[in-house]
Amino acid sequence: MVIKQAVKTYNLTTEDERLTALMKAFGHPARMQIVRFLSDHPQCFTGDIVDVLPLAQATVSQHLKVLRDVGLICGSIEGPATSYCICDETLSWFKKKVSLSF
Amino acid sequence: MVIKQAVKTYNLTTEDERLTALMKAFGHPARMQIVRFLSDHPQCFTGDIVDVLPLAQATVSQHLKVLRDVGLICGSIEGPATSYCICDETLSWFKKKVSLSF
DNA sequence: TACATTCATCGTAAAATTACGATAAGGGAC
DNA sequence: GTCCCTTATCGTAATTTTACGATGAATGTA
Repeated sequence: MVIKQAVKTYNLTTEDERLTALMKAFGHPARMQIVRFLSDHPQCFTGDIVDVLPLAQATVSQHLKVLRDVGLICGSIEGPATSYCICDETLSWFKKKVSLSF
Repeated sequence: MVIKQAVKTYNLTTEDERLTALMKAFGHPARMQIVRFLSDHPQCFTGDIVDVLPLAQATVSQHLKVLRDVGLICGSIEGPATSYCICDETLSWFKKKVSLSF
């Protein structure tokens, strides 16, 4: 027997959808640690992040993608490596939204 | 073949663990909407929240439990019903932490 | 007493996330 | 060219989350 779960649409503004997506991105310890590390070590490489996390390279890369997709970080290719940094606009937007929203 | 996934421990302070848990709680549209609704309608009943969400009562109750468990809301039993309100201390802590952390 | 109302919890199916090894893609060095 | 180095992506297993109907517990009412 196959039972399909209904897809739900919620009544959120576009801004609140973005806020929720950012909250979700922050809501995993590995990603929280990545953002913390990036704020202490701007422009660092993926390998540096892998070194400080108890996770395989592939998993870290996956978490980086989540952070990229919500615009919290951006990576730039430098030779064979990729260096990441926090996207200040997104972070400012997030902080402002949190301070005004609740 | 059975492959066990390793349990990971992350290097976060207790405060950052709490922050991450709160982010995760906010990181679902239904729960975001619940918090929004509660900030507009303090002390409202579970039924009122169920009415504005596109979800079954059991599901809403489950989301309320998530918010309760992180201390974002608290419920008080009033006769046969339960009225909920936002926990201001937690919310203040969260906002302060966000504004200072990133 | 019985019955209705409200809501949390249980059991479970579906969906999404997390994690890893393997692989591929794109440079630099030689 | 070949050989490393770095990192993203693929495939997939394990885990967690989400969602719902059913049930139960607590309260109020007739």
